[in-house]
Formats: sequence, structure tokens, C-alpha cells
Amino acid sequence: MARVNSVRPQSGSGSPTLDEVARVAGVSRATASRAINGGQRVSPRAQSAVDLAVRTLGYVPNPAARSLVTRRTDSIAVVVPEPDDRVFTDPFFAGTLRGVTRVLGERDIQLVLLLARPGASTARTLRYLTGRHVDGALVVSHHRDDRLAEHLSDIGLPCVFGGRPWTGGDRVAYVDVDNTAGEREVTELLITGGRTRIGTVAGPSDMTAAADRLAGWRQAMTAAGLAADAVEHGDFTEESGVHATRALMERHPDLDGLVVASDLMAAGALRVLAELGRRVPDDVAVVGFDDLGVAERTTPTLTTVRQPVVAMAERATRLLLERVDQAEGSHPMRLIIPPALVRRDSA
Amino acid sequence: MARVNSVRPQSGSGSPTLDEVARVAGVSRATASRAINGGQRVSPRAQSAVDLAVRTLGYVPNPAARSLVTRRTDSIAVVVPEPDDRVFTDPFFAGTLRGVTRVLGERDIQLVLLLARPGASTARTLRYLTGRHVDGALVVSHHRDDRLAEHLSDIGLPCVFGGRPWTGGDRVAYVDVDNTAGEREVTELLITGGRTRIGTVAGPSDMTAAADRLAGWRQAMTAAGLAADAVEHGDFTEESGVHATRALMERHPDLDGLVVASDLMAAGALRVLAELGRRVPDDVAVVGFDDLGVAERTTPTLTTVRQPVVAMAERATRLLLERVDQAEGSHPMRLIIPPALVRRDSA
DNA sequence: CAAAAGTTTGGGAGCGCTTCCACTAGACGC
DNA sequence: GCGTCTAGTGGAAGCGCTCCCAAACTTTTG
Repeated sequence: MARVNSVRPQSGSGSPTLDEVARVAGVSRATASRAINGGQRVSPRAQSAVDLAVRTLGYVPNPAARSLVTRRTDSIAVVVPEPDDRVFTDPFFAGTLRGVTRVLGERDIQLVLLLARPGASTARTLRYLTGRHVDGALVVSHHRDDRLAEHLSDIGLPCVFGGRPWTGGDRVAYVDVDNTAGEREVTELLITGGRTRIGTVAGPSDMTAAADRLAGWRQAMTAAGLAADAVEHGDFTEESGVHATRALMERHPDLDGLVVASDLMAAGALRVLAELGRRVPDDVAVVGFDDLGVAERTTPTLTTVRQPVVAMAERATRLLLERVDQAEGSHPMRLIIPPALVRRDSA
Repeated sequence: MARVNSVRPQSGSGSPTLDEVARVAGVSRATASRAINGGQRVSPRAQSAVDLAVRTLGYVPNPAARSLVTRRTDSIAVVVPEPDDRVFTDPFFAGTLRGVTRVLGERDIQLVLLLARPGASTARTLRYLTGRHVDGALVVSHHRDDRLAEHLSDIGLPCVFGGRPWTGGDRVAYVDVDNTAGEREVTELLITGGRTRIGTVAGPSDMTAAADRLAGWRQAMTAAGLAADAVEHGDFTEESGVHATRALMERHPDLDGLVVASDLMAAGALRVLAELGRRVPDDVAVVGFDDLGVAERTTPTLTTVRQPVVAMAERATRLLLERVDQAEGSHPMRLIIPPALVRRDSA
């Protein structure tokens, strides 16, 4: 401890190592390591010596070396198998990322954004995840054919899906809103309101959220003895909502209700209806899905189904971290959030 | 080579290691490593033996071990010192991320999203970056007091700023649009159009983009001998644009021109003007800044200054990767993009 | 045909960290 | 007074990889 030695970092070889900290603190590398990581089984004396050394040296542990032995990286991936331009315009992703970062911020875990463009790069994503660059993965918006659920469960990487996966739903955990119930209820709202000719602008048919919402609409329609034949698909963007609504109104000019699978698409629908001179809700009642800000800003404001995206993302992230912590084990769990109707002016 | 040995991965100890690949391929670990990394100095025979072993074993290199020795992590951070709710609503960030991911996708580099909330977590961000978790950093929207430029240049981590940093601009590289020139020109447009009473809704005064645009407006005004006294600050959000415009119009009801420092704020301004019954552009001409989609969707559509955000982010990322590659050296470089006026209906 | 030059190869030394384990001191009980 | 605990410590063994270097082999050349 009283040993005289040079205190300066060894020959400017870059950042100081644990070895140097130990030398400066006058303890062994093992003790220094313990002191830095929580300080179990370390005397107060040694602890403060190490603390001081860390501070004077400006020591920061080398993450690669650490994770080589701990087998942890303290980072998780958010996987978004979606063309990048869609990701960054949809408030759904914005909300998701917000929820994730909020939870991650509580602990010292970082977020790796994995944008898997369609096709080829799924393989790359998979390779990345297999390589254990991250401790876990949150898959956000996946499509039928990426088979991500199976692949991830094969790899054995802790993961949670945001939204029910197509297949392998029994092998992975997921958090989802009850899409079917939500769309059913909001459709029933229109029916109760006296609408009899209700069409739907559904989402892309390779996504479960879209399929489930479509199913909800169908259930309500058939239960009420109404024809469930006016269906058009979009891809959740406003643009696609415009096209789908145009097509729908052309084929079924008599529609008096429109159940749209996302607010963004509903905003497009409202624009088309305005062009067509139909009054909303007088001539045509319109409902959306999501309630992430857009619904409040349309004219008229949108009656919709609220999907608490931020909260869901937080839950999903917590779930993921739990699974990461208790390593393996813990069988898949699903968390289904009840949807909430939000009545505004469009229906 | 003809040695008989068990080919199956050693005792289910998790993922196969390079050692196992080497054993299966009948070569040394060194040769296997070479074969896997580019295959310089490897005979075709050995190469294919290794390739086969990799494939049958499903080998994926352990990134921690690799980066422990290479001192590369093959990932870069995008640092956003901004409250998370702003990040995900502003099309500016969306565009930036898009540019970044596009370039990163070309190589096998991952993106770590570092959202530094104001205050305390800047320290954490800095610690993370100091720890060399990433090979470089792209700082996107920084504020005056985070002093990120100095800190990063101290750390010695390759970094590029999106937008001129407040201080330390001579020590770090950055890519920026010529904010001053852009705002000056668009102001001159109003002046040429015969407007004489032109106010401005500026951005937050702790951001260089805002300060530079304000300066551009001032230059044009004073050069034309007009009073540059109608100034109000917002924070680039639509909401703040509403407040600022309201305050501005109250104090200066005679304004016939409005130079707004972002399209989002300009959208807010348009709403206020509509409320106030002023016709745009007849009574008041309005111009924005950014042109990232919002400007096309307002009523009337917005005359604005185009900032090619995606392209800029791409350039910035390329610049960053260059700096990462040639390690250290290469003195700071700045890339100033000329702005482009986009004429629409609002002025 | 030997020497020189080039090409492949494997041994081995780390990269910086955590953690097992054996060991030393005091604290404590009888 | 002497075992018996317990808290604290350091030595050393890896984690899985890259890369230097010298050895072994192949080709070229005089």
C-alpha cells in the first residue's frame, strides 16, 4: 500500500485498465473489480482507495472485456422489420420507442435499433441477434413471412413481441391490445348509431393487428346481420387510406359508416370524403384506431380505439428485461391490453 | 487432417467457438480466423474446409471477444440530447435517422440510439461514449450548455455533428445547411414581394440553427432598412408556433410577413392566422424552414427553405465512418449545404 | 540442382475483465 | 487458550478472439 510507484497511466497506451486502477489503489485486480461492481466483500478502506483511483485515472471499464466474461452486453435490440420510411412517420413507432427508452433509462441499458428492410436483411438481423450482440430483442412490427418468432425462439435469445406474432405465438412472449374486441366494439358503436351499410379500410393482410381488427369488424357485422362485404386494404399510411377509401366509395357509394384500421388511414379517408362532398358524421360516420395524436387533429376529430402504445411498450420492455435477468426459463407470457373507445366527432 | 474426432459441438456449452470450428475443419484456430475474416493467406483447401465447418456448426463469432482485440465494435451511436417526446415527433429526426440507417445498412454497422435527456443523463451518455461501446458518434441536435463538442473531442472518439455546434466547432466535424443564408434569402423574397412589416418566429435560442436563422432574418431586414423588432421564440414544435405567433400578432398587429424558423411552427402560425381571420398570403405572407413533408400539407401550402435532411444525414454518416476507419488524425471538416428556396402558396 | 523467394500454417501471446478458490486475519464461543 | 467462523484478499484461470512470428512447404530462378 505504501509502495512507491509511478501513478501515471502506463505509457499513454490509451485508456487506463483495471490493472492500473488496482496498482494505484494498492490492491489486487480482483479486489478492484469487486469494488467497482457493487462492492460486495470489500473493506471500506479498499473500497475508497479504489474509488479514488478510478476517479483520478478516469477509469471506465472496457465493455468488450466485461461482456466477454459476463456474457451480458447491457443492451437490447428493437427490431423493426419495416422499410425505414414507414418506421419514422408512423406515430406508433414513435410511441413505442418512447416507451422503450423510458424503461431502459431507469437501468443502464442501451438500445440498438435494428431496422430490417424487407427480404435480404432479415438474414442479417438474425445473424446479428444470433451473435449475442444484445441481451434481448423487442420485435415491433413483424410481417407474416419473416417468421421471426420461430427464429428467435430457436436462437434462444430472450425476446418479446409488440403485437401478436403470426406463428410461434406459443413460444414467445408478447404484448398486444385486443384488436378484435376493439374493432368489434367500435363497429357496434356505429351499428347502435343506426348505420347499416358499413365498410372497412383494413390494414396490410400480412400483419396480425390488421387481420384481428378485420375479424372484429366482421364479427360485429355478422352478429348484427349486416353484409360484411365492403373491404379494402391499405398499409396503415395516410396515403394508402386515401386510395382504399376512394376505391371503397366507388364500389359502394351507399356506405354510411367507415371502420378504418388506423387513424392515419382514417385521416386519409376523411380527406377523400370531404372531396366527395360527404359530410362526416352526418352522411358517413368514420372511426379509426390508435389514438396517438392524429385523431385529435383531424377535421372532424376522430372517434377511435385507443391503443396505449407508450404504456404497452413500457410493459413489453419490462417483460423483456425480466426475461433477460432470470436468463432462460420463464415460459412465454402474453399480455393483452383491453382497448378503450374514445368518442369524438366523426361518429 | 485425417484425425478422427467427434464432430459435434462440445458438450452443449452454448454456441460453438472458433476452436471448435478449427477442430472440425482440421486446421488451427489462426487459420480458421483468417479464413473467416476475408481469407487472406489461406489456401482454397483450408478456406472451404472452414466454410463448411462454419456452416455445419452454425458458428457466429463472439462480438465481445472480437472487439476486445480489434478495438472495434462495428456500431456507432446517434446521440440526441433532447427529451424523448420531441425526438419522435419532429420529422427532422425521422429524416436524420433515415439517412443514417441507409448508410449504415451498406456496411455491417449497427446503430445505438442514445437519447440523453436534459441534465443528469448527459453524464451517463458521456460515460457510455468514453467506454468505447461504439466506434463513433453522430450528435444530432445539441444545445448550448451540453458542451458535447468539447467533451467528445476530449474523449477522442470520432464524431460528427449534425448542425454546427455552439463551441468547439473548430475541433469537431459537422454537416449543416447554411441557415443564415437560407433565412436571409427567404426573407428577401418577402421584401421583394413588397412586404415591409415582417416578423419572425425564431427557434430556441440555445440552438445554433435557431440563432443562425434569426441572424439571416436580421441581415435581410437591416439591409433593406426595415425594423427587425418583431421577434418571438418557440421551440420548433407546432404548439410553440401557435403561442409565439399569437404573442407576435398581439404585439404587432400590423405584420404583413412572417418568417418562421421551422415548418412545424409555421403550421401553428397558419392556424393562428386563420383564427385571426388574416388571409395567407394576401394579408400576411408566411414562410417556413425545413420542407420535410409538413410544408406540403398545410393550407395554404408553405413556401419554405429546403433542408435536405436525409442527404445531410447520409453525408454526416459517411464522414463519420471515414473518420472511424482512418482512426484518429484527419482534422475536423465542415460541410455546409446550400439551402434551396421552395415556393408554394403561402408567400 | 541448390539457393532464393514466396505462400501457408500453427503456436502462442495477449486483449481487459470477472470469478473461483485458497488463504490470512481478526472475532467469537467454549 | 484454542478451535471455528467469517470477512476480506490476491493468485490464477479463463472468456473467445486476433495477429505476430517463426516454421514448413512450395515455387521460382540462376
